[in-house]
Parts: sequence; structure tokens; C-alpha cells
Amino acid sequence: MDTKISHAVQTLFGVTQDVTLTRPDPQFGDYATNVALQLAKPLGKNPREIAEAIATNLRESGDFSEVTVAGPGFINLRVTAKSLASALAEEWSGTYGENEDGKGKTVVVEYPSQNMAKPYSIGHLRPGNQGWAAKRLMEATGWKVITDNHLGDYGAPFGIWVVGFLTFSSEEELERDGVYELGRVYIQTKKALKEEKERGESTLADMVQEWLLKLENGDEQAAQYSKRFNEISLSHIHEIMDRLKISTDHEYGEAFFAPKGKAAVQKLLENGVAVKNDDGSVIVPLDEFGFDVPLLVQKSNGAALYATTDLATILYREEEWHPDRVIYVVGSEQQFYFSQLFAMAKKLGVTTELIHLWFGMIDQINEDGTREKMSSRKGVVLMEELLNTAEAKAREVVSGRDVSDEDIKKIALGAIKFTDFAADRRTDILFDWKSIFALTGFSGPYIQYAAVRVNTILANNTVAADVPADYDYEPEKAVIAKLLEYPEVVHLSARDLEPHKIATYLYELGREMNRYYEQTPIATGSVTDAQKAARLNLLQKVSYVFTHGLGLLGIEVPERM
RNA sequence: GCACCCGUAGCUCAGCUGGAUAGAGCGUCGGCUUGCGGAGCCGAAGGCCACAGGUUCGAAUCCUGUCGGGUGUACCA
Repeated sequence: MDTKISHAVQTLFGVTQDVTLTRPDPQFGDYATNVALQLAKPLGKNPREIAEAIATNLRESGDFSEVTVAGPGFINLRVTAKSLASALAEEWSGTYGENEDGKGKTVVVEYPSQNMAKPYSIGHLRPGNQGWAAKRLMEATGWKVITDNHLGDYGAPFGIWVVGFLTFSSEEELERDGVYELGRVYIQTKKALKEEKERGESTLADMVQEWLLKLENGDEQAAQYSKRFNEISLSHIHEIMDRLKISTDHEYGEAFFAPKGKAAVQKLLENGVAVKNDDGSVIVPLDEFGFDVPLLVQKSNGAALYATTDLATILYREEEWHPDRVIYVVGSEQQFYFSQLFAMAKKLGVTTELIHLWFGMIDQINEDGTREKMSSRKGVVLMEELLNTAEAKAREVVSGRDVSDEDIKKIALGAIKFTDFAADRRTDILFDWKSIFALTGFSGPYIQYAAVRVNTILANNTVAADVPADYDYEPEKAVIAKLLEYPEVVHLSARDLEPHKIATYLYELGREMNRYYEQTPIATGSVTDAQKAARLNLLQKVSYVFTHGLGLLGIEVPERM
């Protein structure tokens, strides 16, 4: 349709103009365009006259059932439901909604990058959800996708755990509580370190450094502790990721990159990109990129830090995977750091498109009503607890119905994950035990419910292969128009890496479907064979889009609910 | 101080590459069961789009300033 209007503009005025169609209030039409208003200035003509000229041309084409000009120069178009149905049939394929925007290109997506030896907390809910959606959106738009979990398995925490374990824990406790015991010990040790510092002592702190040094030098006992803690952590991480139905192709942690990073820093020093300070620390100046602070790539004691391992990670990926784009799915608080890291990459001659896909924090509400970032100090919600509670809630809602455990888990995940996509990813999320399991309104289960109803009808009826040519599709018009929007929604959502757009769309489709369902019998009562064939055929398409769209968000459609 | 993000209904948020009467959900109030699933559908109330200028035929949307909030700002990750 938009190309037909562009063509009319070209014919009438001899200019090339992109035409965007919007869906106005139904009282105005099915589609609308403000192209005449946009052309008014360049053409030096009255927008109303331009609109009338275009409208006349379009009326003569016979492609629209009604063309009107309104207000200052809007062109409102009406089309028949039947023509929309043919347009949909024409565009339909087994991969409807997908495209080839990223054909031949490779993207690395890094998520959810948990820290070892800490229980999986709600803090990693967003990187998991957003990362998975980014992966799916890239796949749906033709990219070759490589996913990598950049585990936080290196650095000072290791020393804290060993000292904490030796001081405050025991084999029995570690055996019994696993990663939760490690989490407890970490918090207790951090507290003890702080108290010690206030007293002006450093016994524990020295022990921590000692163990770090041991690990760095390949001490056997230190290596054993490290291996032990990592195994406990990794199996916990995998267990939770399995429940969340997310995964990655690789798990190259920081420990893997630390030695490579140190070597890379030496090279930077040799070719003059990096500078060594008197205290032994190494920095990369970034003045030419507008930064007043340099990027520290090596500590004064020679140890690696975040920037060191990230430097090595970039080089490793360039060499191994030759990506066209790398997406780091990490929270908003690291925006400044990533802007520095990317500047350094540019300085090294890396031309790959590096994207920090950031998202807002999870806030909690205080008793006085103020919002505050959720912190371990105040006690974070553990993922296991969240999942268990969500499943219990879902189980309660379906009680009395014949719903499988698998389906209950899908509903629980649908509720939790959708809250992540309910707003723009940049927006901070307010965590609230009441709203996180929303089952009504703008929620995952609302869409799942609409999908399940459609699937139930499809399962209970045979869909005729032949769709009658003379059916008018009037009752289906809104649903068909909504289905026609899907490919563009996927395109925009992938372009902006904004799965929220998919979520909004699916909710709207669900609403159109529910409205339709309320007032139009599909395969019951006095429905004729022709109506039934056409309607069931449409429902198949609706079902496909629900499943496909929710799939992009990492949400599954239950069998029953 | 500087950088980035934000300020829209009682609450949580859409809408921002400028366009018609600013939309949803939750909550509140009222309706819909002789129907393929009522986790649904329909309706009502509720807004100086933080404030002040500017650009424009037209601004919640773009620009500037003010006020308010959040995050970050080299040896944590």
C-alpha cells in the first residue's frame, strides 16, 4: 500500500518520498498517511491541495474502498477486509515475521554473566531475559548468532571465599547448602573485613591476599578450592538456567581470559597504546575520545581486572569468531565503563560494532514509599525462591483443572519473564511480589490464555484445506490487520533490540483476538462451512504468531491453563 | 563538578525518526453466563504530558534553560 502511494506521489509531483502508513482511530479509516503535510514545504504548495491530488489518483487506482482527505491534509484510506485477507495470504509463509536483514553476518551475544559462588539472584533475571530475546531477535532477522556466558569466575572474591570458608564454615555445611552456604560465607566475611578495617587491623585481609596470590601462582590447594567452588556454582547456575529455559553456546569466564589479558597488556605497552605508571599500574589514555579518566588495564600489583579480561575477550572473539557485531547484555550502571572499553577497542583498530545492550535496574520499594536499587546489603530475592513462588501461584490458579506440571511451569515463567518486557528495557523495574506474577491484563499469561483458547479450538476441529473465495472476512478485519503488522514489528524490535515492542504487539493481538472471539462464533452453532473454513484458517495464523512472538521473548504456550 | 538516563492518570508504564480527541494495565465504580474456556469482553470516572522559553502550519515528542529523581565517575565486577 505504501508503495502505491509513493508511486502516486512520484507520478503527480515527480519527487521520491517514503510513505509511512499509520493505523488511525477507526472513525477516520483503516490506514492514514500525512505524506501531503510532509510534502507541503518542499513543494511550496497547500497541503490540502496536495492531499486532494493524491486522493484523486488513489481513487482512480481502485485499490482502496474509500479515500478521504481530512483536517490539514491527512489522507485516510479504507480497504475491504477481503483485500486485507488476500494481502495476508500473499505474504504468508512458514517463516512469517522473519527477515534476512542480518544475512551473512555474525553476532556474538554475551549474557547473563553471573558471578561464581553466589546464589543465582533476581539481579540476573534481566540479563537472562534481555539476552535471550536479543539472541532470538537476531536469529529471526537472519544473523548467525553465537552466545557466550561471560562468567565472573576471577578476582578478589575467590580469596574471600577461601578465607570465609576456613573461618566461618565447614565441610558439612558446604555439603548441605552448597552455593547458598558460599553466599552466606561471602556476606559474613565481607562484614568481618569491614569491621576489621574499622578496628585498624588486617589479619583477614592479609589472608585474602595470600590466597589470591596462591591461586595466581598455581598453588595446588588454592586450585582445588577454586575448582570445588566453581563446580558447586556452575551446577547451580545450570540448574537455574534450565528452569528459566535459557542457555548459551559458550561459557568463557574471566579466569580463562586473565592470562591472555596480561599478555595483551604487554603488547599495548610495547606499541605505546598503554602507559605504565610509577606504581606499576597500566592505563590506556582515552583523552582523544573525550574521557577525562583513562582506562585502567592492570592493577599496581600486576593483577588483572575487569578491563584486562574484557580486552582479551574482545581480541579472542575477533580472532575466533570474526563477528560483525558484539552485544553485551549488562545493566545500565556500567554504561560509562563500556563506553571506555569500546573507545579502547577503537584505539586498537577494532572495527566490529560493539553494543552495550543496557537495561534498567531492579528497584524495591521501602516502607516509606521511596524507591531504591535492590542490593545485597538489603537482601536480594533469590531466583530459586522467585521461581518456586511463581509456580506455587500458578498451581493455585489452575487448581481443579487438568493442567500438567510442565504447563504450570510455563505459566509461571510467562508471568515472570513478561514483566521484563512490559516496559522499555531502559526503564527501571519496580520489584513487587504482588505484580511480578500478574496473570491478568497486560501480562504474559493473558497472551498465553488467548493462545491456548485458539489452540483448543484448532485441536477440536478439522481445518479445511480450501478457503472459500467469496468469504468477505468482515468480522475478522481487525485481527487480519493486526497480523499484517507483525513483520514490521519484528523488524523494528530487532533494529532497536527492544523486545518490549514484541510484547506490546502480542498484547494487542491478544486483545483483538479476545474481542473477536467474544462476538464471532468460529466453529460452533450455525456457522456455515465456508465461514468455518475461513475462520479456522485465520486462527491457524494467529496461533503461529502467538507462538512465534512469545518464542522471541523466551515464553512458551502451555497446552492447557 | 562532569557524563548518561528519567519526570505522562491514585499506582506501574506505553506513546518520543513532530501530526487528528495523549493510550494501556492495576486499583475504583457499573454492565455481560440459554455460547468454541469469564485468566475474558463492554462501559464510566480519573491528565496545566515537572516548569519556563524557542523552532514549526502543528510539540508529550526536537532545541535551550530551570527544578526534581536515579546511575556512574582508574586499582570492585
